[in-house]
Amino acid sequence: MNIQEVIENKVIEAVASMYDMTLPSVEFQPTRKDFEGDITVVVFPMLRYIKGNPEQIGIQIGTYLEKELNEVKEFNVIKGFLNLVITDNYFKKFFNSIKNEESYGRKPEQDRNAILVEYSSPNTNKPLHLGHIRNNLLGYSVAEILKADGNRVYKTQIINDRGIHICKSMLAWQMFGNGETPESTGLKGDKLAGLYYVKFDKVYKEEVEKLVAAGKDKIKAEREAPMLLKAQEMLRKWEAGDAEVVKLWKKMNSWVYAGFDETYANLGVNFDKLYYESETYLLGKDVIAEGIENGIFYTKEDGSVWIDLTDEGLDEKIVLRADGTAVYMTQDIGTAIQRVKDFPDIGGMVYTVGNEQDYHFKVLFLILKKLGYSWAQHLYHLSYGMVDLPEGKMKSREGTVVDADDLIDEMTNTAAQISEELGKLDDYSEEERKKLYRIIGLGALKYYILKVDPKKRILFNPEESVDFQGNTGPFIQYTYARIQSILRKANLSADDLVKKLGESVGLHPKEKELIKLLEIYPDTVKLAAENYSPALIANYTYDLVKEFNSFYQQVSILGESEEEIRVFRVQLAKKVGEVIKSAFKLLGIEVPVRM
RNA sequence: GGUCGCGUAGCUCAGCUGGAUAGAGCAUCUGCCUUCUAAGCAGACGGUCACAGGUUCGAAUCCUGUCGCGAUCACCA
Repeated sequence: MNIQEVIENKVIEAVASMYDMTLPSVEFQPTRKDFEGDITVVVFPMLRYIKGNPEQIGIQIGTYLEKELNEVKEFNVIKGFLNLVITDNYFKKFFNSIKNEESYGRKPEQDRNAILVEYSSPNTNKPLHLGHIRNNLLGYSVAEILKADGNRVYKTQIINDRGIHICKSMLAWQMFGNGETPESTGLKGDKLAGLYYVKFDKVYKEEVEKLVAAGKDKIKAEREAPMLLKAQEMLRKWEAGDAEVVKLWKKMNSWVYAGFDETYANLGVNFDKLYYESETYLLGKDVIAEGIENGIFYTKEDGSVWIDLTDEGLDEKIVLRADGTAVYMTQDIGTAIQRVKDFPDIGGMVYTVGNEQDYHFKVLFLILKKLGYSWAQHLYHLSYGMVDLPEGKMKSREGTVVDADDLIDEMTNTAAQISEELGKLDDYSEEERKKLYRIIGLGALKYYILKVDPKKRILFNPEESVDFQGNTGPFIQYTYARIQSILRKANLSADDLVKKLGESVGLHPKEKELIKLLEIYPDTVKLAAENYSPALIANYTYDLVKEFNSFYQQVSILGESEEEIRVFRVQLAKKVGEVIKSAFKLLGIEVPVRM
C-alpha cells in the first residue's frame, strides 16, 4: 500500500467518525511548489457529501491525520486545499526499499495474452525516410513499454513487396540500368531501387507531356503513357508467375532488404516476425465468404461484396471487388486472422500507421468485431501525424525527402562536432568516440521525435537540425554520464550499498523531491502502457533529470563530510541513473558512461 | 460538403481522471567554472490557453457553435 492509499483510508475514516458519512473516494494532487507540503487532499469534492466550510473541514481532517498517522508530520490548509507534510522517515524508508531493486519500474511477464505490435511496414521500391523513422521509433518504443508493463510482445512488420510500385522500379532498372548492382555502384540496395523509382517517374512524366503536346487529354495521357502500360503489364506477368519477372523481382527485393536491414540496425529496431504482402495478399477472401453466410456482408448486383456500417455512423465499405479480387481491407482482415493463427496467444494488436488511415482502421476494427473475434476488442491504431518539412510534404517520387540514413549520419556528425569543441574525450580512441557520437546523435533524434504527442504533426527543419540543449536526449544522457562519473569516484563498497540512512538525519528538500519522482516511475510506465505513449516516459525522464541537475549543482555529493549522508547521496544518484537508463531503454535510446 | 485530428509565450512543446498565481526548453538579458563533467545551475523578460457561448463552488481541460490548419471521404495501398 502506498502513502496515498494509506492517507485515503484515513481520510475516509476521519470523515466517517466526524460527519457520519462514507466518502466514495478522495482526490489527491501533488502539492504545488509554492506551498508547504508533499501531498494535497482536495476538500472541494467532499462538499457534495458533507456540508460546511471547506477550510474548516480541511483543518479537522488535517488534525485527525496528524494525530493518527505517523507519516503525516504536519499540515496547513489554504482555501479548500489540505497540504500534508510527510515525514522524512517515510521517504527514507521508501528509498531504502527500492534502492537495490534491479528492475525497478519493470513488471515481470504476467500470465496474460500477448500483444502484437506492427510497425514500419515499408514499400520495397525506395529507401526509408523521416516519416518511417517516426513510425519505427514509436512502434519500437510502444512495444518496449508494453513489455515493461508485463506483456509478452511480438514485434512485426508487413513488407509491401508486391504491386505496381515495385514494378515501376524494376521496369526502369531493366530499361536503363545497364546491369547495375549495389556491388557495382557501391550504393545501398534500397537507395539503388529508389533511384530507379525516381527514374521511372521522370520518364513517365516526359511521356505524358509529349502526349499532351500532341493534343491528348491530360487524364487520358496519364493513363496511356507507355511506361505505365509496361509497368502494368509487368505486374500482370508477376501475378501470373512469369519466371523472368519473378526472378528480377526477387533480385531487386533482396537488395532492398539488405538496405533496410542496415537502416534498422542503425536505428536499433528489430522484429520477431516478418510478413510479406506477396504471401498474404490473397488472404481474407474465405472470411468474406463466411461473413456473407452470417449476414455480416452482402453482395451487390455486380457481384462486389460490401458491409453496411451506417448504423455506426460510418459508410458502406467494399470488402471484395466485383471480379472477386481482394482490396486492401480484405487483406488486412485476412492478415489479422492469420497472425492469431501463427501466434495463438495473441490477445490484442497495435498497428503503427499514419493518421491518414484513421478511417481505414476504424472500419477494420469494427469489421473484425462484427466477425466475432475475441481479440478484436483489443485492437489499437497507434496513429501519428505526418512529419512535414518547411517546404511542405515530403514526396519520394520527386526526391524531396529526408533520407533516414542521411539524417542519422548528419545527427552523428553534429554530435561529433559539439563533442570535439567541448574536448572532454581527448583520451578516447577514435573507435570509442565514433561509437559515442552515434549514441548521442541518435539520442538527440529519437528523443526529439518521441517527446511529442504522436497525434501531432511534426514540422522538421533540417537546417536548424535538432537541439542538444535543454529538453533533449543529450541533456539527459549528459546527466547520466555525470552520475556515472560520480559513481566511479565514489567507489562504494558492498557494505556501503546496503547502508541505510539513519533516522536522525534530515533530508535535503531536493532529495525529497527526487525520491518523490522515483516513487512515481512505476505508475508512469503503467500509464504510458495504457496510453501507448512514449511521450509520457520522455517527459517524466526530463523532469527527473532536471530535478537531479538542480540537486547536483546545489548540494555536494562526494564532498559531503558526514559519511552517512555522503553514502546516501551517492546511492540516490545511482538510483536516479538506473531509472534514467531504464526509462531511456523504453524509448530505445542508449545511455553513455561518459560524454 | 460529411467525418476525424490539431490550435497553449516570438519559436518547439508539457499540462494525468476539471482544482491553488497556466509550466519547461530555445531565443533575449543578468549572475555562477581553484570543489563531484558548465551539453549544466540560479534568475529576469515573455500568455485574451484560436474565438463565442454553456455546464459548476471552480474550465486550457467537459459540451455546443464559429474560425484557422491538416487528414480522409477510390472496386489505390
